[in-house]
Amino acid sequence: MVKSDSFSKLKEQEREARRDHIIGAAERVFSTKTFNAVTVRDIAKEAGISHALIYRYFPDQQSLFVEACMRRGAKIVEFIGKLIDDDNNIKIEKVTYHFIKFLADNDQYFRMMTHFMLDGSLSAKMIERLNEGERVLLDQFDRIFAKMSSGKNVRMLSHAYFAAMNGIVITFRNYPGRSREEVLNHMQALGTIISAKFKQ
Amino acid sequence: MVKSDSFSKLKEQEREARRDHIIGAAERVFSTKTFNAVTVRDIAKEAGISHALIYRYFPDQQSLFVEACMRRGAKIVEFIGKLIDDDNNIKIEKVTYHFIKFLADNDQYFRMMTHFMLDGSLSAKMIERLNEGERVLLDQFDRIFAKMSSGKNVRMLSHAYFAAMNGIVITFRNYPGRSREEVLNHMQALGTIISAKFKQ
DNA sequence: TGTACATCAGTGAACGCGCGTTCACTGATGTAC
DNA sequence: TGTACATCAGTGAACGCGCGTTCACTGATGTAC
Repeated sequence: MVKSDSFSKLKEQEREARRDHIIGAAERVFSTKTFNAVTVRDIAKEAGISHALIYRYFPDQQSLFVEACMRRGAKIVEFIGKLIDDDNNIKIEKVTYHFIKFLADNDQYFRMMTHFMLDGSLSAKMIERLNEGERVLLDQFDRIFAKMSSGKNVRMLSHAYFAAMNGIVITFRNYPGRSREEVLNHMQALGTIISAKFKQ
Repeated sequence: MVKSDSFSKLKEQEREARRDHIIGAAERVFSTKTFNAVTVRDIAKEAGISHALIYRYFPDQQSLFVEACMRRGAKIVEFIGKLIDDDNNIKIEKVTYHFIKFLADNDQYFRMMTHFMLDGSLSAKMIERLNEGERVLLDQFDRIFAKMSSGKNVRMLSHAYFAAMNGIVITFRNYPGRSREEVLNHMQALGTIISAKFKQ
């Protein structure tokens, strides 16, 4: 009984590891292609498996895509969380700088997120999952604004700030005729303007 | 000679009118479906023509899509331009309110624009066309910031403001569990916060 | 230890579909003489 | 006015492709006796 339990638990872990492996492959593929250009076959190839196998781990394509998006999202929350943990007197400019840098460096996550934000065909369950992810990120921003503005509606400030950051990266990531570095600099300059305004 | 000239000009006009008719149909279809779900056949059906005919007026699907996007873009520029013309002492809150309202009411334009912003597969010529459209919109915002902030880098303010507005609409248009009206109210509340910050 | 059976990860081939695009054709209208 | 021809908007059918997903199957491993 005990033996068979731990055995089946081990098997469950192995299955989970394989699932993770597929999600990792998906993340890598998304970093090289537009969201709509990514196919189940691409991901299977990257993972080194038959594309049929993916359907033994995920009910359909959409579930896998959302999963991959969530995993990147968890990373950004962790990253911002640590940033605030490490510096008790952190300035909003610093958070802005790192947030924009993270989004620019993880362009695939950003594109996935935006795609889901715009896509009306997402199942209610998936939308709820993504929104839960958004909420924990907003919680991190709340920590900053709670320190800065006393008593004000902190959550609304987080919403406005988050929206502004998203807008900067979306609007200017395809600035034509500029190098990757120039684009990033421009985004950072806009980030500085916005954070200065959020400071007063 | 003169006769044949005016005749061929007339024919050219007719052709242009038919082209317009197709673009109009495209706009209508985009207002009912996600960008990626729109097909050439959908648009042809809406326009009441065979889908093969579309290729007599546009070299390919992408050109038609960009054209439809541009046309909506021109409308928003005209709208904002008039707003500023009509009120010599216009406040940024008022512009913000109408801009957000316009974007929310013309959701299809917004989704198209965002799609193109994120899409890497667009031809250089098309990117340039879209960017020219963006520039004339930014020119309108410049008019406001030129009055408000003396001597500052007006264009950068327009960029930051434009990005923030885009971000608000993108980030919260799919707020789950909220009605269309509630979503719009939330966007307007965030718009108010942002414009207040741009005022000082 | 050996044997018959169950389980399940994994696969290649195929299905069915809808897409963008092209093609061969029609039919109306204008032109030349 | 009549006739032969050119032009061109418009069409239905078809092509070719790649996609998500399913299916029948294999082969390795574990289990029962």
